Amino acid sequence: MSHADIVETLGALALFQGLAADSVAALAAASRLHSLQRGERVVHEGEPCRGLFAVRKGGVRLFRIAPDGKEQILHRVGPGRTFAEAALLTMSCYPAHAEATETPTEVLEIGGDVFLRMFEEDRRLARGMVASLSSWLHRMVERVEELSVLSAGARLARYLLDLPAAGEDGRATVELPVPKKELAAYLGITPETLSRLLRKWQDRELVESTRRTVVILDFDTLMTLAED
Amino acid sequence: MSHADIVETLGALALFQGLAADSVAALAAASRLHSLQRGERVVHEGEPCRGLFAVRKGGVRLFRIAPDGKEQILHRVGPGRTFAEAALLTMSCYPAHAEATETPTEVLEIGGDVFLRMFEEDRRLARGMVASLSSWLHRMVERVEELSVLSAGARLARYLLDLPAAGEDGRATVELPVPKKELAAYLGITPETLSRLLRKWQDRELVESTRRTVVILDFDTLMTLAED
DNA sequence: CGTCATATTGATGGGCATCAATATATGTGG
DNA sequence: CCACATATATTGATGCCCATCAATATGACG
Repeated sequence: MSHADIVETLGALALFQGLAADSVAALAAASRLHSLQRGERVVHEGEPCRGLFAVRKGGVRLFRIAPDGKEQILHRVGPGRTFAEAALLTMSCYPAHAEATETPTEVLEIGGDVFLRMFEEDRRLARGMVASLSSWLHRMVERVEELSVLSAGARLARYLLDLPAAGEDGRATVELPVPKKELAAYLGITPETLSRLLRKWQDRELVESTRRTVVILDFDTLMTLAED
Repeated sequence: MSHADIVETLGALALFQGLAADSVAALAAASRLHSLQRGERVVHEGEPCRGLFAVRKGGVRLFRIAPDGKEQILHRVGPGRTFAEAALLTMSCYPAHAEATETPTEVLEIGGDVFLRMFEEDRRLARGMVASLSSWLHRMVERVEELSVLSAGARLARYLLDLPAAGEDGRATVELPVPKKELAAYLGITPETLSRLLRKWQDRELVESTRRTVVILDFDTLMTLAED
């Protein structure tokens, strides 16, 4: 993977919009590419911050582990998105675990020292940071609401409806980006509950579910379910 | 309330640390003080952003209302803290409701136009924004974890242990900042469940609960409960 | 002192987790 | 290419946590 490739990847990130070309080049020079397999860790919670990360390919899930061992997924980060920006600037340690959800996954690690220096010097970067953090904040607010107020079924329905769908005339096919086990963790439910929900909906002819795809048959009813 | 008072209030905010005196004065000139009673709204969800807010006295709760009418409290904002910074910069509308939790509550509204202009000009403000947003993000991440992974009892125990306590030799007295009804909403449980939990713990001689205060008798057991 | 919000307590039920067993994919080496 | 091992997914039985509905008690405040 060439320097030019890295420059291109970085330049496409929302975080670095408006940055001068040589600034991006400087960041690229301070970046390292990690190739990961599903399950490999990017960072561990509590680890000292070395830099921030941008996903190039595959996906990364951010999660925490509760005292009793259960893990809660905070978010899944896809290609073209960054994470750990906030930790780098205001904390000394990463606040959550991060690991690849697919094979292969490619992650760019952007050196914290260069980034921090540039943050001081370039106003554009400050703008990008604010935009990026706001976006994260907004997503977390959504999650708080979902997890506390909505039922398991409503959360699943929302999730399915938010997924990019293919197909027409009332038969939208959505591809699950992760195995169902992991989807359940993201939704804050057990795999069993997820399975039962899909089965129940299939019996009511709202959806058709196979291993990795879900076909939405009855859009309207599903939208009702999404509202609890 | 004098201009000097407003300047002093603004200068003490984390968001404006490091700002030049005349910048703070300019912000103060663009600020208006609202005096509110418990239950009065500061902003409504979906309303166009006019400015950001700083709490001077009392408290404000930020919350959303689910399709079925239930409300989830995102956070309670106390004196010396700001809210709606993120909305102002990156969105056109407020993403949640805000209302006073106490009588009297005093809130400073800082004009969005002046703030935005200053954000462009003053690097210090960008720094403050990033710090502030990071702090919000971190709190929301904590909430996601708590709401999804922890039981009602664990959430309550955590909350009590995090509260500033007075008193010695194994008898820590904590003052509830809000009525129990509201505390329950914040914890994502019903008032009935809250009441039952406290009663059960009182029977086990872990705490003593009165209207607005809780005395923690058995610190260790409570910490165990806080871990589910 | 009466009125209203807040708080407690009880009875009941449902949603979802847990435990356990089986089925179906996925991948590996012979 | 198939048999085996492992991870993922389904399905059932059971139970608990917590919400809901309902009634009463208690405090706050004019």
